Amino acid sequence: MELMRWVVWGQRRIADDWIRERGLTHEQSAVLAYLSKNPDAIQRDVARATRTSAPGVSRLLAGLERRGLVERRTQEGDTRSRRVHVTPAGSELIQGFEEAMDRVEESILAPLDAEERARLHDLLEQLASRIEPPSFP
Amino acid sequence: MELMRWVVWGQRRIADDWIRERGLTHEQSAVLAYLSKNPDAIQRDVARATRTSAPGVSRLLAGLERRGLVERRTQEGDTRSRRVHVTPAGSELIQGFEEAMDRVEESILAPLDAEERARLHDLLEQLASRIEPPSFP
DNA sequence: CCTTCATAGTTAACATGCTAACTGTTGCAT
DNA sequence: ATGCAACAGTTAGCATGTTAACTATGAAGG
Repeated sequence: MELMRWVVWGQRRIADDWIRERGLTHEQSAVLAYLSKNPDAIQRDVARATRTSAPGVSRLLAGLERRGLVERRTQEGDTRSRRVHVTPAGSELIQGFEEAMDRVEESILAPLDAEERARLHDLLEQLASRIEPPSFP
Repeated sequence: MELMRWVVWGQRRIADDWIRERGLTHEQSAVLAYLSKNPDAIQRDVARATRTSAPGVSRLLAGLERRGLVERRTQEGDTRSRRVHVTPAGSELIQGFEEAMDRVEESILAPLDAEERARLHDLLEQLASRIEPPSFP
């Protein structure tokens, strides 16, 4: 497990290159990317997707909104929830994120050939399948 | 990689049971355990071992010292560094940490037999061996 | 209609990770 | 000896993860 933490830590370090260049953090870029792929998400969806808490999402989005990267609008039907939209500026900033992260992953997995990667994926799948998803109270 | 993050996250969740019962955090318990095994460590050593920054260690140890779990003493020869000692209270509190973490790891790895665990370890080793350790400026 | 519960979001408080800037020492080279 | 680089810690500031407590709205029951 220590090895796994080490690899995850290393991946984070490498991904920093792309992320910090844009004045973002890992969490901000992950949320922006998620919102780009899920345009009509409400904040609760973001919390679920990122496995974080509602207050964390609220604060993070407040920061992104201050920088004009997202907009939050309370919708007609249910004024409890707020739909989050990525602004053009935010969309432009997060452009290429997926591809950059794919390159990071590729650089991490470089020592393994296709067969080994499949084997690793299979083993991790067995472990991950027994991890319970976060229970949202 | 997302699978790996998922598994690491799940391990953290499970370890919470043991750690929170003692009023500690993951970081505090990890540092206490490290100091128990390395009684003459200076703060820089802790930073290296935990792959965190010097300011983070300084602040964390200040908190542990406030609670009487560790003591920091500037030593004779070199007054720049401070040797950190775990107090009896801290030692008592962290008692059984390694075994508890072993049980957590076992619960995570439960789906795999010995051969599969060895294979997973081998694959992760190949990835981890290419991760550069943090460069301490 | 009104009470009650569930949902969505926020604010506050604490611990952490990070960088930048700072203080104090040590050691080496000139 | 002196001056400068390297080293160990600290403080400050920002962003994040977490829990607890709060507001506000919607839904369901009597």
